[in-house]
Amino acid sequence: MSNVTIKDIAAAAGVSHPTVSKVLNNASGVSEETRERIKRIAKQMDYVPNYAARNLANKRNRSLGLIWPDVEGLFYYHLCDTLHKEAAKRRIDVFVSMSGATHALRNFNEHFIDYVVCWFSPMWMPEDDFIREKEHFKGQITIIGGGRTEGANLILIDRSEGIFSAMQYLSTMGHKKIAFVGIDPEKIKGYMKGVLHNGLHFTPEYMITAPNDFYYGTEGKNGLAERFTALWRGRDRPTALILDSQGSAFAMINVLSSLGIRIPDELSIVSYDDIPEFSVYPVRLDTVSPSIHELIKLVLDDYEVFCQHGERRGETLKIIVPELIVRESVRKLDVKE
Amino acid sequence: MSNVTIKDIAAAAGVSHPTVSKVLNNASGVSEETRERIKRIAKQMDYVPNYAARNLANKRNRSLGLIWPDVEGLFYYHLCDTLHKEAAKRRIDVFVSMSGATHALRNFNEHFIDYVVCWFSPMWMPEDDFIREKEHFKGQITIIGGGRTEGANLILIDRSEGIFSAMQYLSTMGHKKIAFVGIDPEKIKGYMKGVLHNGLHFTPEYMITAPNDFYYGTEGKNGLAERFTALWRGRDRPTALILDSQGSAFAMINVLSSLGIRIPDELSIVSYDDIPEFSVYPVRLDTVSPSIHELIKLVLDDYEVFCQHGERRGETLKIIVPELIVRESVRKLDVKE
DNA sequence: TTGAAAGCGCTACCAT
DNA sequence: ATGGTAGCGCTTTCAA
Repeated sequence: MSNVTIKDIAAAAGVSHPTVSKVLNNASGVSEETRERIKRIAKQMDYVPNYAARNLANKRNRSLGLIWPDVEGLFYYHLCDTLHKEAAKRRIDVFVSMSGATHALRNFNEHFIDYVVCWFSPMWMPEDDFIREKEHFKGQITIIGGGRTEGANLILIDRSEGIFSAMQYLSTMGHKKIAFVGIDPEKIKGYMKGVLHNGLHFTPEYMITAPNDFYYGTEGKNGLAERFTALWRGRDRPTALILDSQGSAFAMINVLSSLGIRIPDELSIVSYDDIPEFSVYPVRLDTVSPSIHELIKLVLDDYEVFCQHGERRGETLKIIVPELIVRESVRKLDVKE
Repeated sequence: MSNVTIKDIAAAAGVSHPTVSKVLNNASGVSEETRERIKRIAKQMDYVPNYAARNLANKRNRSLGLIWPDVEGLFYYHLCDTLHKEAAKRRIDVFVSMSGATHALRNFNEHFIDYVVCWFSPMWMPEDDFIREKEHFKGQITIIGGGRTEGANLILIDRSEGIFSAMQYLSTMGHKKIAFVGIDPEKIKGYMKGVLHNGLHFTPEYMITAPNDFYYGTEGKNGLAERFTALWRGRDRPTALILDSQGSAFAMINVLSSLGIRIPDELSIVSYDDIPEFSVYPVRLDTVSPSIHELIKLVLDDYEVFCQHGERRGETLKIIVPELIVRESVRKLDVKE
């Protein structure tokens, strides 16, 4: 059966329902003895709190909503998965919505979720409806990834610096001819900085800026294959490759395998965004990536802060620098090479 | 600003709040004139209903929860994505939980989600806690995939028949030596039925029953590679391959590419579970798969039925037979081959 | 057609 | 330490 209320418990325990409420909320003002008794009875009766009532009476309920970004990819999947697991440890409920930012926020709003996390790129501009929805939302919003809107807390990612550190690493390993596959302007910036800073060889062909859809789109994919093949067959064959995302990584690995290129013997690779798949499939890829655990810890810690202080702050929680993870897709070049 | 209540609207319209309530719920008993006026004012004041209050007073809220299955894989991702999009068209809110069935159900319960969809294999047994949670849940539960529990509606999938139809197709295309990679007993049954029914060649080596973790687990993956390589180098080289899941497909495509096997020239392939990735990566795979759109439509239609009738029914909504999708990974064999 | 009143389950405030 | 009471915003019933 359901529908056990605090009044039922109160009756069973021979106390009043406010007393039960206090016990269930760990509030002070109840003797240790009755406290224990009430707790026992509540458990016995399999009491489940009614969030609607609790909410009507203005209480938080330790819940967090995640707005799934409008990007395909395993990185978010793992982010999401980790968030669920870590949040569970802290007894925070989490819900995911893939309905688009505005719609998702509205849903969360209606269902009493009190903290919302989303992932937006720096290019993101909130639509008017989103702003309107945000006015109604009484909880906290935290944006990861560079997007911003008034009142939201921010977790920024220095992608440029991340790619730059990958370039430094490759340079340290003796690579002078490094190509880049991707489209993110920040990452391109990090790549160029690496080229300049280390005085590396560079030709325009080294920057393969494939269109955004080359992960699934066949045309883009072919364009990628053709461009890379031309580069590989040309005089300026690179010894290393930076892949700016999981999408480019999957696409390129196919291209490389169809060309029969061995990694890292013939070509070294560093990819952006670390996902478990990269550590087994098909070579153990070196990556540079924001740490999912760090990201999640930041969010969850901020959730607690929010629960303590309650009001919106609109501050930058941290600027995360993607970390290099060395595995076995980069080879050290001999001096003479 | 927030916090516009029906009382505010009532005041502004010079009526009582129950009248406003009726209008907002499209209930009868209000003159057309005041109805229009109230609607206008509500919109003007940017009224947002308070679900907590509405819920306390026992009302549904057109929301649906999806329990993410305890399986990695893109198929569920696309299922989930499609569900969001289709549900949005019908103005149903959807939330996803990846916290495990019991925990997820509890969360949905607390947040007044009134219909829950989950995906469980026939082997699934509800834990006691799940049953307990189910008692509390006043909405409808629908299980896809073969799992069952009292009161839940069921959408079954005849995987065996699906694989069998793949076998029929391959047989029609002239294949007599067909191997199988996977572990699902139902699918193995479909495979064996196909072998027997068509009098195909068979040796135990044709059934590569790799352990469940061979998608990500390195050991399993190697085992798979070794077993398949042995088969390929042996006297009984198959001309076609059935892959029983996305996991085996990804793993095998790697193995095949490292062996330099061309598809479909040297080997034809049919895989189970259709996902967009299969249509481009790296060859356009033929698949046999339950239709995501059919699945979603069944669920959403049943949601409406539930909203009409309200009580739990515990019936089987449909037995879905996976459909064959022909692309270009199967070659027609000459008679002499 | 309309509105007054009760009540959903809970928390907060203020007496006791 | 305890409990009576009010009230959160809404729907529902019933009387006017």
